[in-house]
Amino acid sequence: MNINRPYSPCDLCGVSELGLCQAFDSDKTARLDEIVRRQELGQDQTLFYEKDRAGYFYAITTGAVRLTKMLPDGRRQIIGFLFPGDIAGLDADATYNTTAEAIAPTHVCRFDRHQLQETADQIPDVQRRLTWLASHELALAEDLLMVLGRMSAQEKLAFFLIGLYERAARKGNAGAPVFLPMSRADIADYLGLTIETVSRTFTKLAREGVIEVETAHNVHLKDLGKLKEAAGVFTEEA
Amino acid sequence: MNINRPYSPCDLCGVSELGLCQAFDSDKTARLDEIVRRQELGQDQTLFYEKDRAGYFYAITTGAVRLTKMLPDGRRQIIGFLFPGDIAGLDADATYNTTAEAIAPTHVCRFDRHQLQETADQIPDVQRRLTWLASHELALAEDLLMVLGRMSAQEKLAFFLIGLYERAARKGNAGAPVFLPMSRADIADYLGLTIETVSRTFTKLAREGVIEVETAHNVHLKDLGKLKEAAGVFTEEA
DNA sequence: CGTATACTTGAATTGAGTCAATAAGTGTGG
DNA sequence: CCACACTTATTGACTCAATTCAAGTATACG
Repeated sequence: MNINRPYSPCDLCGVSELGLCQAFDSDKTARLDEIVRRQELGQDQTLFYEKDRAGYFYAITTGAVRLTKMLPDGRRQIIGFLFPGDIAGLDADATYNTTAEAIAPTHVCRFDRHQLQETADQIPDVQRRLTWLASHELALAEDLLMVLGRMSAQEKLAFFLIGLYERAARKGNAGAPVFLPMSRADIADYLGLTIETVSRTFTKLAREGVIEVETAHNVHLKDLGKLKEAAGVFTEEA
Repeated sequence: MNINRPYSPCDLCGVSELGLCQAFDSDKTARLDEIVRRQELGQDQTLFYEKDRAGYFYAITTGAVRLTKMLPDGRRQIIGFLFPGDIAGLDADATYNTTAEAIAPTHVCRFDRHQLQETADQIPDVQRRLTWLASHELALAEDLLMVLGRMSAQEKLAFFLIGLYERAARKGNAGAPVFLPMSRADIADYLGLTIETVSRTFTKLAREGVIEVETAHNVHLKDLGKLKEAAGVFTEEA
């Protein structure tokens, strides 16, 4: 066990049953302690850049991260938002395929890819878990492809809100207002829209009584049925 | 070794250096022979349906496959096209996340997921390869997200043609016309457009001298530079 | 408390979609 | 081998959802 470890050990980590660490039962956790390094990020700090040499995986423990891609002329697409338990860097081969930035104060666990690979070669569960995580991310990306390619602005926003809601519900905050840590610009770049269209669509859904925009970052889903209908009954997400 | 094996053994397979089998050096190939089953598909035959229980991975050896998702009202999004060496089913957890259909006469190698998992538990290279394949698919899906979310019709089609061209070039058919085995409807559903817009955009690119549409399924890329420019110099694809 | 930033709203524009007609392939049977 | 039917692709005219441009208004933070 590493006594220079700056935070709490892995077996006390609040997200250990998620993410990468799910693969370790408690007697294997020591192994993890040896290779993990904690890191803290302020809002808008960058974890890594697209095309940088990919040296690490990062497990988010608190906060939120956005994964983005950019075109040379500045157009941006957000690939996904990561929350505690999620892993950044699963799409990387030699280099990262996206840029990862904190959208709130964030803590991450950093794993050296080579060290993790050595561990994975010895513990099949770990490699298996990596495959599962990548598969899962792939399924989510495919769901978003359908949204971007074939849905209207209203359907896109409904999909987005339901996704955040279901994630919150899985963590036990079912009735509460949905908290949106990201800006309208982030939502727009995630859904392939402009900030103006996002804003108008929020207003439209509110006028129809489907949602209530308490503040720009807190939205009540008043009529989940109608919202799911608006999303084309496309209810899978995670 | 299974003497009832209907086709050539794995070590004679033309795509063994790709796909799943790359993980097996020749003395391990026998292991593969034991669990693989070959399957043949006619045009438009379905390999599996979205939401079916996911029992198998499929490695494409000849032909081409499209992966699709559908909304209840019939809107369709094509997630990707698979060619020899590619694997279908990497995005599946309990159930498949897409439907897989042959767009040409196609041969596949079928792997039972449980059997393959047992093999992978014993041979770390195999599990490692599965992770790599899923990561790679994820990176491709993310590239397509940028295309669907932020590119114009012309940029989308340029991206598509460059992708097919580079794939063909990697197989050694560099100068030849790009062969498009899929219909205009498939291209439209891949790029989030309508067939009319796809058709008009082909015509426009041809008028500008960037491409030459020999037949609907054979296109010469006359000016690869201009085409890449039209695609926003977004040149990665595989 | 003031000022920069983020968000909303309105009016005009436009790129892609829809609807509709024509043309070009593809295959089948006489 | 050709004529017919059917499917697939192209082209044209019009429409519309979302963008762009342009103010305004709210929010947050130093």
